[in-house]
Amino acid sequence: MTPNIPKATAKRLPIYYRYLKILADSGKKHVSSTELAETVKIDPATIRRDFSYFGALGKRGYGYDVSSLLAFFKTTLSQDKLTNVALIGVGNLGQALLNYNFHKSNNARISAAFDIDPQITGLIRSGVPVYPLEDMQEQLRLQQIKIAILTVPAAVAQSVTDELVAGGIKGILNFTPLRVTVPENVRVQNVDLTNELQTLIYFLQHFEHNG
Amino acid sequence: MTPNIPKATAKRLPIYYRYLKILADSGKKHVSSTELAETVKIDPATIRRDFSYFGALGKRGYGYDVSSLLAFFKTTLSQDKLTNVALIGVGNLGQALLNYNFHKSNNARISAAFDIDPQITGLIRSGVPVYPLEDMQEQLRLQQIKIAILTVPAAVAQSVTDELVAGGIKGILNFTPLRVTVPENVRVQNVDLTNELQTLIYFLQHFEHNG
DNA sequence: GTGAGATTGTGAATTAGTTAACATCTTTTA
DNA sequence: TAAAAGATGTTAACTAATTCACAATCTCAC
Repeated sequence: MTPNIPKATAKRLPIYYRYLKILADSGKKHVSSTELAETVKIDPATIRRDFSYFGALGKRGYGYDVSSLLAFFKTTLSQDKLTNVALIGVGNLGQALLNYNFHKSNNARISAAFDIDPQITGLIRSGVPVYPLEDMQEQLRLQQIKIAILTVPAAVAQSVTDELVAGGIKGILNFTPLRVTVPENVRVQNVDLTNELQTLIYFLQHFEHNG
Repeated sequence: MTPNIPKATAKRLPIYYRYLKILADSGKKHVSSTELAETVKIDPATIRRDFSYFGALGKRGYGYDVSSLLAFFKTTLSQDKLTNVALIGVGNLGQALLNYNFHKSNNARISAAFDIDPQITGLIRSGVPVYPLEDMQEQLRLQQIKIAILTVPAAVAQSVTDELVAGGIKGILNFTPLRVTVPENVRVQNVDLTNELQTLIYFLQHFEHNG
């Protein structure tokens, strides 16, 4: 297993991966940190340092070989195998994520969805079966799903989270505005659209020039 | 105007604001940093430091007065006035954001949407008029909109961004996977769902215990 | 081959962010 | 009124992240 990478670096890996795919598609053979820096908007020294955590991936005077770097990140980001993910709460946002189809640009897919609304449970939405919430723990275990996308109303966020944990979930992509409580070995990644918008507004008001 | 706040602090302000609203609604009169820390999952010392950038907002031995702190953040986050926002690209995700209705928990609303598809331009979707993309610059100026949510296909992300900038946009909430190029005085906040998911998968694989 | 030019990988310096620790002030209770 | 308890604001210590700057190494044109 890879050595302990700084968190900040880990968050940038998917960006590198995506851009390497684009470069590979465009037929580029090699790329320098400076060149990559311009497209991903990250300082070249930071890119070199990030890459160097994984060993010497480049060649002096030449740069990084696109296809081998791509292959490296593919395995590092587990993109060489399919990851199944559950979606909890098929409302506005949930439905949009079902359509969004991560699978296109990402080797992950929503393979099961859950909701309380009996109008939609039992149906297939955007190619994904929708189960009733009561069956959640059972299905999660059965399908061995370890990651859940949480798009339920805030009021039930914590109780559903508790069930997810009981069902063996290890990672939660939390779209609710609440900071849910989980055991230490479960990771929560918060995606809060209202927050992002407010932060943007704040920066515009208070950091007039760049930031 | 407020002094220069660390970026990390600025990103936490919306979280504080949201939780203060919840506390106020539940009738709480005052709150200590320790108590708040538990609900928002941020170290109490960090909370005190964050608040202290804005001056002495609390009282020793008592904590922070919920309603006055709430009022303070309300103005600081420009939540005391309505902010109009444009949505560019009424696809899956765009439509979901229209329904999402920021307005409920946030004094911002999407007041105009834009798309190329003649099937939907001219219509009102989820209460918001959809204009053809050709009219974008004109409408942005007319309605004095400074913030845009970008939910267009990646292929046109940069060209649409250039138009947004030409139309006077100062902040972009970018849902496309591309890192768009903008002038220095324009701020881009990237929200990349695929990234978030990949990062989560990476952390689960490589940081078995918490992180 | 050889030398000019390119570009990495990384110590060292710097900057940013977090946390500990505590003097200081406020509240409360008796 | 005095003393105990509570909780801030902030200095100082620490940890994390970024960036500089350059020796080491490679490429490629001739």
